[in-house]
Amino acid sequence: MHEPLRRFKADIFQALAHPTRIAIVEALRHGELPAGKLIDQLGLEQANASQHFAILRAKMILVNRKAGNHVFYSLRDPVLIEVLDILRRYFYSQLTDTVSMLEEVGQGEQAKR
Amino acid sequence: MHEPLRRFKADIFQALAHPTRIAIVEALRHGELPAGKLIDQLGLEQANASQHFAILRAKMILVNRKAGNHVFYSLRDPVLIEVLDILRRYFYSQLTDTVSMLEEVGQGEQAKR
DNA sequence: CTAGTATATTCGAATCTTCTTATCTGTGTC
DNA sequence: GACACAGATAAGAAGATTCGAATATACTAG
Repeated sequence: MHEPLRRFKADIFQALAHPTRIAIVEALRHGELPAGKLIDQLGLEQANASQHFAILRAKMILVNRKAGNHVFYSLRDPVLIEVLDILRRYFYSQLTDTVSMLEEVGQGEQAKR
Repeated sequence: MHEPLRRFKADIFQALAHPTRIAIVEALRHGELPAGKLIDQLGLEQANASQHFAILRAKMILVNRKAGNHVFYSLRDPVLIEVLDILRRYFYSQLTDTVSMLEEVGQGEQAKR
């Protein structure tokens, strides 16, 4: 059971391992959007965007609803937003660590004079 | 600011997008371990493992401590375990959805007779 | 049926990842 | 110093990912 679970996690991470796909998921945070709107909003090439959608669909991160000529995308499970939010906090805490480390080094440099 | 943050998230996901690296992170859930122990425990090739360690170090997911002839690895920030736990739940809820969907289809098939 | 709009798919080139094998570096022991 | 051990790195082949350009499909309007 562990092996398939690890594969699953790795696949989800793989699916999210691209800035454009992160942007797509984040844009859907507050609900569904038509493909065209996403493409405009994120400034993507149509074909490229569609490829990224396909990757996210394949991993069942996105679902789509067709209405006439348009395709509306949405997140299948908002839990992934939670993951992105955790990483945002992680990013800033890491930044803070780095900054205070640099400050300490700076102090050291000052002390030398 | 959004662009670098998305890149950061994508990089973290990329670093975790391999079953072996997931296994390494999970093995460190309860504290540091020497490289050799990880390698034995997970049944890895030494060189390959070392490359995976390097990827996780580069993204500052792991930190290492050298003691004589040995290198001890540990997670820099346990928040990533939280992310893995969220995905475990996500996996099971997806499984449950799939199973009940299959059951419904099964019922449909029965009804046809 | 034709034309137009929205989205998806296919193909190929460039780039990145992964694995294996071989080699290197650092540390401890005699 | 010479050797052994733990771990890191380098090189290259095989495979996966990414992108743009072209093409395909599906729906709508007239």
